[in-house]
Amino acid sequence: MTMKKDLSTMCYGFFSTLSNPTRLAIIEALVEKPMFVNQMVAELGQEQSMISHNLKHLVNCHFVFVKREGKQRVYSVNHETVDPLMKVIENHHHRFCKDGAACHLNVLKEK
Amino acid sequence: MTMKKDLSTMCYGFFSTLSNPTRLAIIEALVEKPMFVNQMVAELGQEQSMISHNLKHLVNCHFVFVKREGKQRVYSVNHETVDPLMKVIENHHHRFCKDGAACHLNVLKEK
DNA sequence: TACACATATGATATACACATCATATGTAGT
DNA sequence: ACTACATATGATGTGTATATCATATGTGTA
Repeated sequence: MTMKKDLSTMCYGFFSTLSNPTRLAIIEALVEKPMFVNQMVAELGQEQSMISHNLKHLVNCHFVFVKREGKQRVYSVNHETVDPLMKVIENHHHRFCKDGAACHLNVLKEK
Repeated sequence: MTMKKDLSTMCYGFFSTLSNPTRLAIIEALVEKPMFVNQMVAELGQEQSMISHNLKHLVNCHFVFVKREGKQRVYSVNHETVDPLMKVIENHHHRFCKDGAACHLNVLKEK
């Protein structure tokens, strides 16, 4: 019945968490292999606190998982969600955005 | 090779466009049936200019399509992308967010 | 218990997307 | 041509997520 409103709410959190360059870069890196925070810091060339802050969002939404391992923490991606999600995007881009029309908000401003 | 960076960029536009309550509500409405702008204004109870502005983003990213019909314009959803996308989210929520832990950024602040 | 390392958390200034308001464009009917 | 209707576009102030800086927590080792 009132499930509809919940759907929007649910999706909003989902997409908000993913609409951030740093978090996307983290996911992209983790898709390859699980990593420690320091590895990501090195690989992405970003500040450690920035990585940690964004990891928190990703964990909170279950896009990535954490596991303690001595002093360090291993972060891994939720493949069950992320893999099919990326497939949808790749198909979308391939089918509808071939024209090079970048699907980016700022594109609108430049006109 | 450098495809990786493009992937992030591509995803960022994709998710940014979808991380907005109004746009999600529009998509949700259009999933049911194609609609005119006025219909959406009535159904969503939002200002006409607001609906139009957000429709532009959705069209720009090919999440919805437009077709002229006399004075009016019919907007329809891109089912090829949106349907499987929603399935991914529903599965994600069902599998990982059952605990009621809303996948929303603001949740972090409230703690 | 003291230290070094790995990571998390807190506070804050800023940039940016957003809603709102105002106006423009376009189409059909008279 | 004028009006009414349907929708798009432009400009702007504001709220909010973000990066950054600073500090705290936790873990292993000597």
